[in-house]
Amino acid sequence: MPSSTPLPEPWASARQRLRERGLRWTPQRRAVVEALASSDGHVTGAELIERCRAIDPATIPSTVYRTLDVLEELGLVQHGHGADGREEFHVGPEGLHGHLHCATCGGRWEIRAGAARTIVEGLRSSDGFEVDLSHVTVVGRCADCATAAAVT
Amino acid sequence: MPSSTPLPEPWASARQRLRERGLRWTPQRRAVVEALASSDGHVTGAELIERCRAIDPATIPSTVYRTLDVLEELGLVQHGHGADGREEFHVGPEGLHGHLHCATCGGRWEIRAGAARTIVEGLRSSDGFEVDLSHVTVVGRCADCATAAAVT
DNA sequence: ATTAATGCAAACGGTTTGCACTACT
DNA sequence: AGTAGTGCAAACCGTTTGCATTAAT
Repeated sequence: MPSSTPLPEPWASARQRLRERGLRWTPQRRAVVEALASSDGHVTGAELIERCRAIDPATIPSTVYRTLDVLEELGLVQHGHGADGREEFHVGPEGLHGHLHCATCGGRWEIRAGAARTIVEGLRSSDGFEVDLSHVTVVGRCADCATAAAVT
Repeated sequence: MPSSTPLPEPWASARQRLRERGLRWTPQRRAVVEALASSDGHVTGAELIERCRAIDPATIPSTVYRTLDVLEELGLVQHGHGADGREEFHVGPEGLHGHLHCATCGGRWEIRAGAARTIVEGLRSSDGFEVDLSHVTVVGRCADCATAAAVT
């Protein structure tokens, strides 16, 4: 049963990348990779465990975390921290982005390229600080919630 | 023994502010307030417990956290989350600032008003997002570490 | 046959909670 | 006296670790 839905890059090559390093391709790792592939750009560790359990109810947390470590070494994910303080994994090459987190509705969005550039360049020029975008989470109120609050 | 070192505002009025709300001034709360007063603008919960223990070795964590909750209600501190995901408390009126965190040397700085304004206004105009500065922690490399890395 | 990876269970660190007791007012 | 606050201990949650066992190569 060679994959019902072929995974998009970079996940399709995950197996190969692991093998090249003498690492192994296991059903558990496949589950993690599938779960990551179906995520929209960021997941917390706990969320990912959930998703893996949907694929294989017997999923063990430590296996997931260990797999994430490996995938991070391969550059397939990068970890950071969300507004609530939990570990958060950013996926894929486009995973290099910050997040907006609405404290009111809990919604989350990626910081768009334009705004991201403003932040990066602003801090570079004012402090010489080189921002690591994947670790940026900005908390506040989204447009909808801000408007709603203003009306109140 | 009326205070060897009178606390600076807003801490000096903490006792009074508590009383106005029918809350009580206890030795434990005094310790927390003293510890906060001697901090430079931000501390994690765990750090604060440490500092309180320096004042009173018998300090209990839950008391510290409960006191922080109360102080937050009074507006004397606000909590957020640092780069490592731990709770972080920002103190005082000028506590309303974001942080820069250097992943290489571990150094931490406040985001200066100018850069802060850039971030706030950038996200407001691009997404209508109202940033809560006290929750912003930007991770990356400070000027020194960035230069050192470039030389390498 | 090797040895990477898993499952399990226990530990961890920071934070939170329930409850009887203490002490501020 | 009345009730806010404390101390303690146990629980919590996400994450990490040690170790014997399993399974990919």
